[in-house]
Amino acid sequence: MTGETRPRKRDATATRAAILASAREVFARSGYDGAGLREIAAGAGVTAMLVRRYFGDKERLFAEAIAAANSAPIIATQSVLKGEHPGAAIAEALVQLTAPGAKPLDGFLILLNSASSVRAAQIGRKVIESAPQKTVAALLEGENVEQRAALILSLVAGFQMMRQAIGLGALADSDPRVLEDLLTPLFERLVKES
Amino acid sequence: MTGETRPRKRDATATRAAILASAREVFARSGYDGAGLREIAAGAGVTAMLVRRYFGDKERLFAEAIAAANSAPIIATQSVLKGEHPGAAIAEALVQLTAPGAKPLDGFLILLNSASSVRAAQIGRKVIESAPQKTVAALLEGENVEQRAALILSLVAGFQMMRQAIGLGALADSDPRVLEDLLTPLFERLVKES
DNA sequence: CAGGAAAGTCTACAGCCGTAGAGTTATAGG
DNA sequence: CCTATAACTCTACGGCTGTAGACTTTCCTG
Repeated sequence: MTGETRPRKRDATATRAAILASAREVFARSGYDGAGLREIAAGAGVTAMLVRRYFGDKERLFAEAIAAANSAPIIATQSVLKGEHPGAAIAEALVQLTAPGAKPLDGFLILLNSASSVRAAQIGRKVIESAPQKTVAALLEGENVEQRAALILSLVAGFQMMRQAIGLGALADSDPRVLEDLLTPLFERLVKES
Repeated sequence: MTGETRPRKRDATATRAAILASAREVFARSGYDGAGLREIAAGAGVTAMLVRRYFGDKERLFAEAIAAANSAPIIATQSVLKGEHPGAAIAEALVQLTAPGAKPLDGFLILLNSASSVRAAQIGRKVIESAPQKTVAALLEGENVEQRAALILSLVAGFQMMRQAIGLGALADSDPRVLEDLLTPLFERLVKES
């Protein structure tokens, strides 16, 4: 699904990147347990054994996929939090990125869909504590920055799950403006020191 | 794990209830795909074939388990929302029910851990829209009640995922009072008309 | 242009899954 | 006490999973 149809010349780094991209997509859609190595491989136009060859085992691949998936959104979060009205900016970005037809925000979606797998949850906890939470917390001021950062991520993840994974009608079919207006004061409250 | 060790007399309704209880537990822990019929059966001191005999197929069992799991928390939610300070009451209940050692709130946990399974997500959406969201929405006043109800559920689910399923340190190891104080204004804002 | 290393594939193996129907055992009613 | 019926189990199938090592093809270098 990554678009490559021609056989692609033998290029280790490009193949590796293609596998990683496919892994992010499949893990985001099906979760850790639901994703099959053969399916990921097919998405990159490759066999499952090559995946093993590049990433060792499934856990290793998952850890890399989740790390890669989280790097991009974090950069966005960073710039958003530095603005004038961070709460509104987060709300707008979140509503826009989780729009029904939009390409899933794989960063959290991977974690979210993999929470039921014990191994995946452990890996996910380490990744999320070392990257997104830390980054958000660094931009907050006042007391309980870690807890507030964790709650921001909780709201983002919960909203994303209900809107994208579950597809709750009240969130998926509503006017985005309404959702933004409801979310803004919540984020605002968490960003500003309590 | 439901405690029954003796063979239990042949009692169809009791056996059915035992299977359902085991199903809630296993689905909550492992999600739809991760849960095995044999594991659920073993938890009820029974074979997998009997599960099939009582509930038809896995989808049917899942639908019943999720419906049963949601009925209890909804009743609690109802009484909580009728009180004087509903936001604080929800926050307190949520923090208490998701405490690290506590028995999981299987209602949302089942959905949450099963979101990656397409079939489970569809079943889950129907169940959640027909029961919890509807119930919460019915207790709200003002505009956008459906959206606000959905956001309440999103925050509850996200918090639960980050605290119980992922085990984020900032939420799992913090003073419950701090978490309650941070969550209260968020719920308060969603409960009262915007 | 040849050779060797790197890139990629083939076949296979246990182990689990949901499903299926035939077979067995305990319980209740006459 | 005996029997009919409901409750329950046994064995098995096909399909999927992650993993494994041996094999083949392509490309770069000398």
